[in-house]
Amino acid sequence: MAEGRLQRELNRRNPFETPEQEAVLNLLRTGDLILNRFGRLFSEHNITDSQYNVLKILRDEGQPMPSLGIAGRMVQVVPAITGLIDRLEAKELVVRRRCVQDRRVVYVEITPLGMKLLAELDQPVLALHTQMVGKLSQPEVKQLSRLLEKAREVFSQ
Amino acid sequence: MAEGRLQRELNRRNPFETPEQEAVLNLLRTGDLILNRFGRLFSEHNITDSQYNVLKILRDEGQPMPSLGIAGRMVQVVPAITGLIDRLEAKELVVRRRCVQDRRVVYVEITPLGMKLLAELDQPVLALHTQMVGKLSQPEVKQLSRLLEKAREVFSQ
DNA sequence: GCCAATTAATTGACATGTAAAATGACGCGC
DNA sequence: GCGCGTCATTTTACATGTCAATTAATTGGC
Repeated sequence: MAEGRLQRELNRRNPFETPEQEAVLNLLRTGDLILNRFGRLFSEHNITDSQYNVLKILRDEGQPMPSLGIAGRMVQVVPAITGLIDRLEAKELVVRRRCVQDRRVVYVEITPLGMKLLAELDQPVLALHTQMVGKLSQPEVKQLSRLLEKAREVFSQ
Repeated sequence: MAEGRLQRELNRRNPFETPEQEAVLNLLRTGDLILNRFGRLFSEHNITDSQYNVLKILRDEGQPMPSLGIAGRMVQVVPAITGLIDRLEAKELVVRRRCVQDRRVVYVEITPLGMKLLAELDQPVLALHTQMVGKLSQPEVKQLSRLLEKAREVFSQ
């Protein structure tokens, strides 16, 4: 039996039991490598992936957002948002403001400094996205998206 | 312009800038959802993904392994291994043994209890792998692996 | 209007992941 | 046979992610 690449990469002794397993592990492994790369890029600017995501969401929204609104657009769970915003606030990339109508709500707003940081990152981030799938042709990139979206349908049932 | 699925899922206001970006975000998002599912399965057995991976590696190897050997087969960085093994040892799923020839080396060995836990998980894990790509046909599953492996070539240069 | 259920956010307890530095052992070269 | 660089592992310091429980504020039903 021919040895797959992932098998070799991880020095696995035994071949994968099924093509499904191989695909899933390939997916996780690739995602991990990509996240790692982005992590390195962001750390050069003293932020993390999650922090970048929060800033990006705020810029996309174009106006202050409540914490839960931000959490809703991220993959993660609510409690993590608090500390994330704490650290962004400490770096003066966002500010918190209590809502007057509903004092339970905290609005988070991106600062000019935050916008400046995002602007600096726009080009490198886009370039990295492109590089990460640079070995694939345009049709292959679209095919990859298609397959991933189709696979993800199991989660929406 | 037609709205993509990922865009809708995350309530994004703006479409993706490029197909490359869309593919990368699709990849990360899908990986995250899958990891989440596995996390839930493992937590029912009181272990985590990483802990499961360590046990799996030890069983694959078939004999005690040094810590660095384990770290080498995982995606992660060395320092994390220590705590991971600490917790597995506390649950009596592995034992540590100092090498007599080279006292710098710590061998980690899976216990019968660890093997038993793995055996219990084999079927559910395989089933979950299959389920995660259950929306894809067999050829699509293989195509997905192929695309991911090809994309990952940028990392080996 | 008043109390219970709900909602927004935060906190606390853990498990991980990353980087950088420290510890303890080995082993080669002179 | 000693010292210095290297190696395996651990420690420390931080940022995250998960869950469960708490606080504060609102709202709906009666």
